[in-house]
Amino acid sequence: MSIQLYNTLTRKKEKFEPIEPNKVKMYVCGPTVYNYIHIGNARPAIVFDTIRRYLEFRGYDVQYVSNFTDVDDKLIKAAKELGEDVPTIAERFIQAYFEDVSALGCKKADVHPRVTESIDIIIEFIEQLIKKGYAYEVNGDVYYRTRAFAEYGKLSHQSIDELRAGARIEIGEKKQDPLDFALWKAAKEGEISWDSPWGKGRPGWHIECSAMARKYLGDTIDIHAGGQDLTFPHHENEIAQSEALTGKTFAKYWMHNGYININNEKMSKSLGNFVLVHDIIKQIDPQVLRFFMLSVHYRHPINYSQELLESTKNGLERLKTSYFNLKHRLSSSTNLTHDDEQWLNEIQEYHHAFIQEMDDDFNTANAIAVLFELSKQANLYLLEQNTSEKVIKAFLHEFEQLFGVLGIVFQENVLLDEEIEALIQKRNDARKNRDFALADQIRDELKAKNIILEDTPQGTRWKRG
RNA sequence: GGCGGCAUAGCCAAGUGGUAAGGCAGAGGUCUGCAAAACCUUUACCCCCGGUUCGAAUCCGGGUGCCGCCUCCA
Repeated sequence: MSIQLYNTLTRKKEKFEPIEPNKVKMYVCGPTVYNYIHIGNARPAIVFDTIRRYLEFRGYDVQYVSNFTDVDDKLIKAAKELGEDVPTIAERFIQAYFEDVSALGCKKADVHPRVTESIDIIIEFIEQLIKKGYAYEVNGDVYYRTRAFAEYGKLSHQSIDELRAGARIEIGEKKQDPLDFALWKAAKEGEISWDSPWGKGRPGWHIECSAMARKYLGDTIDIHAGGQDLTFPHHENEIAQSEALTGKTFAKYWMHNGYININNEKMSKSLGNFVLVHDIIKQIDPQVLRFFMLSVHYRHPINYSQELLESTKNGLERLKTSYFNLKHRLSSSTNLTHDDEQWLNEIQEYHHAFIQEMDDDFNTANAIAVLFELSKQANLYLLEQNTSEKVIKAFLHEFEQLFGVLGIVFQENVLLDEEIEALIQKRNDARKNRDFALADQIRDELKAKNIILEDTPQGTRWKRG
């Protein structure tokens, strides 16, 4: 059994074989930090974090690098508007990014390189491209000579001629060809800049990823990932830069996630119809948002709405309840073993089914379906009069492990609140005396405080609503 | 104009040749003092028209509708 993944480069699912056995070098294009991230930015963070977790689960040692674009046109514009300098804004939104994606259950990358800390390697990269004839300088700008790279268009599957037909030609353009793109931009008056052999300026957008990926992961990486819209021109240009320089394959597998739509329209900062993670996680559990994103295959578009989030929340709630019901049952379980084997085997089957689905191009939608089935089995097991500690623990372990791969962690209830326990005791006494009026009153009181009671044959348990 | 994607139940969503996973919502039932949770039952002419095949949601051709990239964008 092996992992199959869809490679944008070949437009096929391929067997995943890393360059070095058991090692995966992964680079994911990160955000431009001029604002809080919106849920569209959150999708690649969540999707590729999950893929990383799964690869680790399957025994790979994953080196995960994700950059910050902390200087570019949008940042310069934002700085002007806010009356602050670029590094201040960048720093603020880098911190906000970490807060947001961490709430969404994403692990930190091994390295989060920043453009402004990589200027030297970028300049060196450009110099070599000029030396090799792939780039040229015009009045302090440096451009990549697209025609010089024979394979240009191989990722987006476009021929140079077709691309040229659609390329924008601006007045006053200094490029030799409309498809050429900037590697280095000369600074305008007052702009943030660095010294270079071509005068003061700053890097173009595409060169940073080529330079940083190479520095931290080497000439050839296993997986290069990002949003679908980065395929062209960003990733196409990265390939042109990197492969022109090294003569080697830049990335073996290219993965792209689909968009998030709102009312069937693409969400983007430029359209102004975006939902910020920063805002939305104040209203909903960030884990619900994560689960929502994973309930659809990563290459397909997702239509976002409050209603869908609500329905996702209910589904996740069901799984969570199942998990905590198992936990609750642990104390009343025994060492009874008469049909343990059967249940343990059952659990193993779901374990393997999960792997099978994830192996198939990280089909999280199907993997989640498996988890719902696992949960149903757990619920059925809990219907038994006597439960075995061994089986309950096996269920719990499986829940923790597989949900962990998806980055979903079920939070423990806050430590037993004495007050709540006392009220529950009082209510149970009332019930014993068949004083149901009092019992219901106590339950209602607790409910008003967002504490929900469940009477089970093994006693009353409670949870926060 | 070039390249690509999507169309499956009220809603969301898997499924790429053998007669439709899963979830949400709804209905009925079991359990419960009543609940909650859970369990059981229940809901699909797979956009349309042709074709290939013993057999198609799945392959081919032709429509229709929606969306994306080709320009900063996850």
